[in-house]
Amino acid sequence: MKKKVLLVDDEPDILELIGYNLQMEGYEVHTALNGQAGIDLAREVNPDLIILDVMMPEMDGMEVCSIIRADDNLKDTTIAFLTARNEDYSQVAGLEAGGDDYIAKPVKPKVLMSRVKALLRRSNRTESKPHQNERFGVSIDRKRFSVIYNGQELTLPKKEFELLNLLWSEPGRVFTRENILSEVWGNDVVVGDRTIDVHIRKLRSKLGEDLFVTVKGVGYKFGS
Amino acid sequence: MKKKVLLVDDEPDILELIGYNLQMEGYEVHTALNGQAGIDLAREVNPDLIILDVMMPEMDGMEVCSIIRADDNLKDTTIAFLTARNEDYSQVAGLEAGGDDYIAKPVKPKVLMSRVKALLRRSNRTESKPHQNERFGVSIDRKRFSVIYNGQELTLPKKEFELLNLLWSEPGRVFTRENILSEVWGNDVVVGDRTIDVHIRKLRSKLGEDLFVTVKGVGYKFGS
DNA sequence: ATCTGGGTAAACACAATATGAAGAAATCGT
DNA sequence: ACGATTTCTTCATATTGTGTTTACCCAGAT
Repeated sequence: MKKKVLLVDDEPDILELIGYNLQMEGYEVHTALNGQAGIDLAREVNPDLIILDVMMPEMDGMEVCSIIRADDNLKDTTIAFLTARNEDYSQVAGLEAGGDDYIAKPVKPKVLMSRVKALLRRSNRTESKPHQNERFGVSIDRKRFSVIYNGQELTLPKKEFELLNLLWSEPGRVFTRENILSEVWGNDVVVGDRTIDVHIRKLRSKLGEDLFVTVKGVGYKFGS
Repeated sequence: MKKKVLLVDDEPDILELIGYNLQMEGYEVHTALNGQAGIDLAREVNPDLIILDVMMPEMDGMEVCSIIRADDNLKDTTIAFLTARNEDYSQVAGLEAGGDDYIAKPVKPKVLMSRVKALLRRSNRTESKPHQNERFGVSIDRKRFSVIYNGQELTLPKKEFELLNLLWSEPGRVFTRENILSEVWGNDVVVGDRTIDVHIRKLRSKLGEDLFVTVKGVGYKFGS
């Protein structure tokens, strides 16, 4: 699967330059022009790496970082700061706010790419993270691709994991089949109607029959 | 609350220019550089207005518009198209695809702002009364397909939910049986006279007998 | 008394899921 | 590159909950 990188910078030129380079390297790139949009986008796409400009109007990079770190679903995301050289106070403050790296700009594309690669490699390693976010007896660690159910860690196949992940992300919310298809399978893929049911059944047999509630004519929900 | 505007354009300069002006006017601005990102962002932030560039690589504005119009949660969002002057075919196609306005670029900020204001004023009247307010002890979250009654979240069957949703949307207004049929069942479906009663009965037994008032010879209303 | 419009419980029909099995399609190990 | 294994999808059939109808009730108006 393509690694997802989120770029947040108020300067469109930077977005374009860096974004282009990342795309050339095969990353899936998302961009936002301000902090809030960045956070929203991060929640939406759950990127593997977020590159944050420190200096932005309204909400600066530090603040964005803090919010990301406070979000259960994103707290493990790797964050790199991007800022003008010689603002060395930034370095300290940035790492303190929970950043994983600090990149001075202007930066040569080659250099940036190797930094990005290194960061992603690092995040790829199973960084030990107990990750105590339990909902209805199930906790998920997206980065490790693992599910803990009743203290047992189990590894689900990709589709099952992603389906569980989706439903689990908002317990009690009913996801329509359409929702599920577009989130788990993607908008363009066409699969039969019964496919979702089958995956639900797998999850039910592995995690408990009544954790997944059918809402006829609408979809499924996780929990209560 | 700040009005939310989503800008979708593949040209970062345009995003910046328009975005900046909108922000100065006090709008909450979100931007996306391509159609898919725009749709994702729209689903995330549920904007009041979406400004769509017609010409974009991969997915053009028309297509984005169609997808938005097909999304239950977004279908009522106001959409304005933005495109180069003299592509007059666009105007027709755009409005046909469900656009609410059409803006030729280049456009002077002043002009754009007044258009935006006008559009939002218009949308303000009709709907955009989204989330989470309680009416007579009942609140509805359409996105989650859930109803909260006395603090209890419950999931109703589809038809019951839609019926409640309709009546609840305008408490005190009497909906005729015809109203109800066309909104909940659709104009072409033919059902017997007692069908609506039965669903009202179900709702009454689940949410309280006196929340739904019968108006003999006319229809039903929700609340006082 | 009769008529009109709605209330209600129970029966019914059917589309929507559940489910087992089997056929594709990836993925893995060698 | 190959078969072995796992995962994903489709298919056929059983099952179920929802939506609808039915049948009969009641109340108020005529």
